[in-house]
Amino acid sequence: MTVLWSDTLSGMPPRSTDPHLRERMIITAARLLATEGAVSARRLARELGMSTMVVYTHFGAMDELIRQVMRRGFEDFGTELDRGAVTDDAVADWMTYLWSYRRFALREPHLYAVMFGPGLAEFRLGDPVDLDAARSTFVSLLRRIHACVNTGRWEVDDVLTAGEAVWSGVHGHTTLELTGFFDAVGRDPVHSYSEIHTRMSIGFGDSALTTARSLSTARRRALRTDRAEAISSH
Amino acid sequence: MTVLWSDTLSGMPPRSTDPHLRERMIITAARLLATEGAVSARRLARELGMSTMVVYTHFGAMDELIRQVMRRGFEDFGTELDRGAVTDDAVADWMTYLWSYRRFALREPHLYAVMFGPGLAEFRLGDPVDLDAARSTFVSLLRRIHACVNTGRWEVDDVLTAGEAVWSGVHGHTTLELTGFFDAVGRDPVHSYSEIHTRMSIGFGDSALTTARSLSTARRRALRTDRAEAISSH
DNA sequence: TGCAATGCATAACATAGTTATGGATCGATG
DNA sequence: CATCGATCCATAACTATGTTATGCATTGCA
Repeated sequence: MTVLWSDTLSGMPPRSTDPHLRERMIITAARLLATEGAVSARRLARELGMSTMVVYTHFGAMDELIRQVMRRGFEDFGTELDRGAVTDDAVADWMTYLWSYRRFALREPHLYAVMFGPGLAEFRLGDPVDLDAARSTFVSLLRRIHACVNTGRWEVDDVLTAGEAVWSGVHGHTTLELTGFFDAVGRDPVHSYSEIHTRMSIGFGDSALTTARSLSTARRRALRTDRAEAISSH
Repeated sequence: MTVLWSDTLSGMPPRSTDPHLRERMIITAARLLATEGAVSARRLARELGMSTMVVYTHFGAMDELIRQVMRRGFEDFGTELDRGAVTDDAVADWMTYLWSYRRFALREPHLYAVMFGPGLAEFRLGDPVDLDAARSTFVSLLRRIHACVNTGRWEVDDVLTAGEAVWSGVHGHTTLELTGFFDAVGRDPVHSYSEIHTRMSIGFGDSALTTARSLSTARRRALRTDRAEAISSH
């Protein structure tokens, strides 16, 4: 009977316990997720030149590894979302946040799917570090909503509920765009995404005119950031 | 060397080629998806008292079977969505549609995940039957938006874009609710779902007062339907 | 220096989807 | 009515997934 398993290594290479192995595993897993759309224990082990056991000695199971990738994802997501400056036009700042949201999701589609997929609820119930990482991105949204209220453009008594409504809209549009829906039916996702911003802003009390102006401002900012990013990544 | 496979049947039972086998497979798969949250070729075969080969002779692969389940799902979804009557209050009718949307998703969470998950784009690009099944549910939404415009409550020039914006909101909220997010953070999904309706309706041009009245009407209708359904399912 | 703990490779098990093969039945055709 | 081709499906096996049991080698501590 011949052995069929091929996920082993030849001989025993010289071992040199790497203290940064956990770190490397998380980063490598994130890279594989981004470039290949999936991470398996064997694929990761092959990439690291090790056996699949490293996953279980360091993380217990694949779930935990993915959760670590999620945590990094939320950290990056947070910095991306907070990059937008605070200006006089609070509604434009809010919209800039939403365009940054979309930019991150389109740049890291598989990471976004992991972050906001079925594992989200479980993730948030985990250790406080994870909960804070995820919640900070939401708090960042609430801050921008609050600014819109403070400057008198919006009239919202329950900012938290408003944030959930906004998040639902952008998250829904993002997932639809990531599944390729708009491509499939030949529709423009930028147009419908703008529509969400516009109707919500008016629904929160802003005038149609000023909302349109803020949309133009935010769109201009987003395009500038998109271009800068396209250049920086060659 | 002992045989390890256990997904076979004992002996050869009397065969009697069932002309409705395809139908039974689709229905059984839908049931397993609803009750167990997943369908595997082996699980389905065991349920049918057959081997896994039936999947491949009748559908070629599991993907195609799931696609058939999706098609049925869209048909049921369509009838559920169209159940709401057309009344004088077009905005309330539109909201009733949205509450029906949520009701279906909560009743059939796994089916909803399959219908609007990663397979959606591929599904819609398939045969025209599938495309129509899925699109009819969206057209049903557009009709209700159009009614709101016709009665003068809303001012929307591009109904299609408005429909995409609304759909993004309800889809996003639905997926967040299905992942258990609102439960995890102790928030009320009905409240935030209502917020989406309210802000969107006002954003489309309706007054805050009439929108609030329509929301009450739609909510009352939805609760009545929920109760009726709870009774009918014992 | 000895020893316990840790880390990792080997091998194997379970569960996925899928396929190659062959036998049994069904239907059409001479 | 007989035969033959097509169809349907059971058996068995292959690949890929996550995961676990086992043992060895190294490491860190006493």
